[in-house]
Amino acid sequence: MDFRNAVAMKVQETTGLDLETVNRLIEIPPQEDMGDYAFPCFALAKTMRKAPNMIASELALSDKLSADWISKVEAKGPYLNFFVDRGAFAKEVLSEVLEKGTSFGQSEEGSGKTVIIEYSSPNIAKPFHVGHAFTTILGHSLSRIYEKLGYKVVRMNHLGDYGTQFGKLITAFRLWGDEEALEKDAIAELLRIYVKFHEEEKKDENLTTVARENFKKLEDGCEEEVALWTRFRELSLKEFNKLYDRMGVSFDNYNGESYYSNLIPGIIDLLREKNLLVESEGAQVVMLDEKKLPPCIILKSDGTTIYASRDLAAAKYRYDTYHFDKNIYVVGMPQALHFQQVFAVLEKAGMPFAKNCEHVGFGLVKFQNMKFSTREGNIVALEDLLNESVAKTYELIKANAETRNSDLSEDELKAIAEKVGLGAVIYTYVKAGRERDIVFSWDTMLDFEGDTAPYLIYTYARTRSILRKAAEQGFLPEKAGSGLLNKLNGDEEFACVKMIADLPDAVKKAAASNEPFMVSRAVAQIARSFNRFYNNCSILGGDDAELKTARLALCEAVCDAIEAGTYLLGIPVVEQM
RNA sequence: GUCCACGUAGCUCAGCAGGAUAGAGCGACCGCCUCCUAAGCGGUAGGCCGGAGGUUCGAAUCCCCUCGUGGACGCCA
Repeated sequence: MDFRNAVAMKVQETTGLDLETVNRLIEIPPQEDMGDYAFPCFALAKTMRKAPNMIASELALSDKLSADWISKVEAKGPYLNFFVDRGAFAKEVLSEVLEKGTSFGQSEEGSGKTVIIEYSSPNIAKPFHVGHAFTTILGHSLSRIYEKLGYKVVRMNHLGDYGTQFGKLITAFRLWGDEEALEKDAIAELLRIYVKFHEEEKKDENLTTVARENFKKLEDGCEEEVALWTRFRELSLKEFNKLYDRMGVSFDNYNGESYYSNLIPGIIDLLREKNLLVESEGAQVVMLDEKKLPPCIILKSDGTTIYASRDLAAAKYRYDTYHFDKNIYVVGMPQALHFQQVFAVLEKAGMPFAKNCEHVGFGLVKFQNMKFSTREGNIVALEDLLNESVAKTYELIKANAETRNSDLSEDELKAIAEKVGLGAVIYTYVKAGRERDIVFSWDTMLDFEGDTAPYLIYTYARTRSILRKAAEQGFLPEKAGSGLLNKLNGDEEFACVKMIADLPDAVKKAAASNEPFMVSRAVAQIARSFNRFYNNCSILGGDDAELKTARLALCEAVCDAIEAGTYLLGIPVVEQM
């Protein structure tokens, strides 16, 4: 039963307004003592020609509004406030969670639909730094969120594996490459020679020419150049995959820019057929004046392709291959204009899927007290950040294990530290709206108190611990549907149940706005409300055995909800910490 | 110059298809472990919601202007 909708139906019966309107108007009061749902009466003021306050107090008297699941209806100013019966609410909500477990919040709204999510997309031969983590973590989370809603998700890693820099790399490797170093740490070695190339290039212009020639050979499919490129690509991907595995991130497709490059001629032909290509300053462009956008360059004046043409080819390929209902690009905000242009060209070319393409942008990862430059080599590699976080977590749980005399083995401690440490990093990327910049500082990244993943995981672990202890004492959580769940009507219990009940809606909103933080906020609220309850009420301590089992059911539901929620963010939970 | 974001507590951020006394976390200060994990909980302090106008019963939320910050504006991606 959906209590909100049930309230709406009651209001509909009494006022005669249509259900949709009522549903839109119903809101959650800002204060708890004002009730659980509110219907503002302003909308009725005009038709009834009465003051909203009057209408509210009159409606409050109507016996049509009573029901066994409503404990009170009262008028407060222009608002008609509904108080649900706490016991009935707890039983309803918790029963659903206990039945569904971690699949709580799942829905079928995306059933039969395919959504493509392009994310991560690092450049071959370049270090994977904390900025890449943003798209990776966001895309991973969005993938899981859409899957939760029943969509078929295709995860695409649009690798940066094409362009003139590969001519430079091939040239540099032939001159200064170290085979052994390449095998040992490919990205470090490729970065080293790349940096060296730029230094030497300043002194020797001939290098630039050689690099250009080598890129041309690569494009033309010359064996040696292709072999080197393939090797760089594979070795880089191997490194990236280590990180992906560690974070539980996966992809269905690693087609990079090089793959789509081969499809560009088809797109050019298509644009020519439609007479969209015009020459401008030597380049071939599509004019987008009617959309108030600058022209989109398709072919450079030297006749070579550019990223817009690759994205056009990629979009068409994706539609032809997957017939997507939604095609999402998780790419930084600075590229917003680029995607507007690409989508506009698709639309102009009559591609029916143009309107289903969406750019999901995100902010910059900035650095406090730090300069950020690839050339100077002083970037923060994601791996280093993860390691720092895990190391700090390890110290904390080791200290805790000692004070609590826990029997955790060294291996277990390490495994827990890995999960919690990673979770902490991931959470910093999904705790706020994605368009916000993240100001990176070791202090805030490694602060594990308050609104953080360790807080969520800690809440989970502590609750699991209670459930284990209870089982040892012979107490099991009350089952779904049990009337004893009605006993959960205290302030803290009720607040917690309400937060759990909000999770499914948060997941839907997260997908609708492509904002994982809607989920992280909901989970954090569940954890916070539970911690309040935990501090105010003894779960295992009381004499009332029935209340005890009911409260254990709440514990169980909290665990399910937190686990379901953190999973959607890509954050793992642990049984102890 | 044009366009796009953003500007809310000391800091990081919610809230913005208009609605009741603007909320969290961090930091500060004061408390709470003989009791289920103190990575926890409670309390106090802290706000002309960048500024000025307008729309109306009502604006942090919508419109106009303005200031500030960041970003994007054709042959990089």
